Amino acid sequence: MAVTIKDVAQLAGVSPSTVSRTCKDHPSISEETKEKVRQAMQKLGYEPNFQASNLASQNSRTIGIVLPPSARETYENSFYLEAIRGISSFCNQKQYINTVVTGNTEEELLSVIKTMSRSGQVDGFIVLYSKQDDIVINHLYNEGFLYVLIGKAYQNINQTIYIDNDNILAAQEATEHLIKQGHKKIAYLGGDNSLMFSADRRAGYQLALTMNGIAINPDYCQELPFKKKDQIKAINQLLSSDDRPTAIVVCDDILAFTLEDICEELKLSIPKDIAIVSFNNSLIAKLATPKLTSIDVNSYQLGIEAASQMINHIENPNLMATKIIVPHHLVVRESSSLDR
Amino acid sequence: MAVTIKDVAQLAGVSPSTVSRTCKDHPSISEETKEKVRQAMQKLGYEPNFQASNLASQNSRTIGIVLPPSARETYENSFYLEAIRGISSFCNQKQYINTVVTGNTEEELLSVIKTMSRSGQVDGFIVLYSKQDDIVINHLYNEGFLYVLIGKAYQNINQTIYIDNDNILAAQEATEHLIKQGHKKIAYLGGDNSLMFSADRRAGYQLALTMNGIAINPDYCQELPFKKKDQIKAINQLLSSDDRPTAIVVCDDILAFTLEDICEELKLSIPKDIAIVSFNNSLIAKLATPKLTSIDVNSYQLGIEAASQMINHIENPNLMATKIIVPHHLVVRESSSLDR
DNA sequence: TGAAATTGTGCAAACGTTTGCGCAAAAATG
DNA sequence: CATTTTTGCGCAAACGTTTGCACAATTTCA
Repeated sequence: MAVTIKDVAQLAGVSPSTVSRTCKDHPSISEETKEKVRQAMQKLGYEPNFQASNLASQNSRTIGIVLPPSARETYENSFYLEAIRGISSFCNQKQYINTVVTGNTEEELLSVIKTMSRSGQVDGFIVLYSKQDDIVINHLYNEGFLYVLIGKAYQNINQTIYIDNDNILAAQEATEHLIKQGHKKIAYLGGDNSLMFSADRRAGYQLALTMNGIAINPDYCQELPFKKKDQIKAINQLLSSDDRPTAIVVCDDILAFTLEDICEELKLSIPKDIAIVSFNNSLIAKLATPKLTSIDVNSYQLGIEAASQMINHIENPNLMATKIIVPHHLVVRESSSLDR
Repeated sequence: MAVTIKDVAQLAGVSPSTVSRTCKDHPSISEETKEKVRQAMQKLGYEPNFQASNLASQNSRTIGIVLPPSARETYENSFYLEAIRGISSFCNQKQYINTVVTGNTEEELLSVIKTMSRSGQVDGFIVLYSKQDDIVINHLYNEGFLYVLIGKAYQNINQTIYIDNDNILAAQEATEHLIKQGHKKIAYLGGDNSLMFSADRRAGYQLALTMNGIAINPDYCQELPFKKKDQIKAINQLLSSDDRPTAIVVCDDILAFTLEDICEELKLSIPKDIAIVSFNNSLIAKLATPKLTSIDVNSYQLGIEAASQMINHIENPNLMATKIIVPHHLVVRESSSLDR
């Protein structure tokens, strides 16, 4: 049997409560006694029992991490693992634990989340996506259960805690980067616009055009379908049109990679005929030929900040909802720049 | 305050113990009573308190997931997220939770693992890698703490539980696939051989050659350095030698991708001049040009099986150590086959 | 029909903490 | 020096389960 608070108390010649208070550095224990207790703890290799401590203080010191319900493809994006690593790393430091929640459908997720919250398995959830009309997010909101979004909230914006990049600004910068290279015919390829990041990036793209006096061409602004085949078809169509764009902002490296492939097939040279800027700065951006200019969104730090906010709100329940903006930066590579 | 076992007991007109036993479907409670209790639980939306239950039954229903201590690049491999998803999914079903442990160095990992095990935060660890002389694995072994390896154990093989692919067989099949295409000059590019999977794949490669009467050329069998620059140098050297191989087995898709790049630079056509087979069947294999023939190792299922074994051993502590071999399969694509 | 075995349920003591409250002893105050 | 205040610590009751044991009620058996 592991060493308990009583063993320490006995060795130090104090009561269990004193030991407990020493652990939390409670001010009403004299430094002298604390030292005595600490030595006893050290000697016995004492570590407070997590379950007992949680039961007594009515919390779980556990954070749920919700992956988007989705097909396998999505997860190839290294964004998720990096965010998880960030969260874990912060949790490890703060003596919290975290648990990944995953499911194929929203319903599956929801049911796991319901039992987790009811049984007190977690103190809150970090949701690794933000999407309109998502039943999971809606449920958490309606129940008043603590959650943090990675991505921008789409409703109840002032009441929800979220960590995000400034995707509008990022896309704006990406677009302006292309404009500076002399491009005027710039397209945007996005994914499902009910996902907040995709919608925001589109908005930033449009903003940049407007601010630079470039008219928005609706044909240039595409919400690509989910299936890869249909994506390829749509891209092919865009690139074969008479009024072909000379530069494209793409919402994701993986998609940009596919785009590069199509360009090659169509004998369009990158960046000469088509310049590309994309998002995430994942390994794929570095491996692609030509290498992709990409906006790094600091997914690891998104995770860190999310965990930090979460723990902050767990420990101070009446804190107001905060929004955190994590910086991004443009990494210029071959796909957008002739002079490099 | 959430609904407790006492509330249910009161509503059902029984004692708390009866409710508890009903939850576990204890045989000594009559079906009649159970039904009554179940209705009460239903009505109140009761969910047993996780912390209290764990404290009373002296476990944590929590599994630690240990990521390899490493630089960022490693994690781009979708293997890890898939394994985590597998573990999570199984845990979610079984009402277990899981917590990711990550750190930049072995020491950092070790310290987190030590406090986690001492404080009873976890019942066991699933280690997502297997490496020789790893201080984390050694610590777990020496302390007699429950752990499951994903990858082959390198020592105390009969006392450790591990989940693995048959990497020897897989590499053998990969190599034989190349031999069947008429190749005789086949090279192997591996990573750090202290990582079990890399060593095994090399062994399988050599076995296939031997069994097919092909002499092993030491120059063909390379353990590539960690830094990308050095990797490129080594590969360039291999491909520029007078006695250039005509086919290569590569231990990882990412590395194979780099290899493709170098081939293109050297104007070597794939698969005509160089055929390639690699491992993991990640998105990158499908996106590469030409698409990579790759061995799918079923990382999601590796996770599932690991979690399953873990829970099995938590609940039956005197079970013997099992080894689980998860099937792989060769996915043939353009990089190895002219006739497709 | 009475004793023994079986069945179904409840009592109460754990599990290892946290924390409000009480109470000595020490320090400060007049 | 008596009184009040402060300081430092311990007592004991929670927290919500699980589970060994006791025991009444029922069934089985001789």
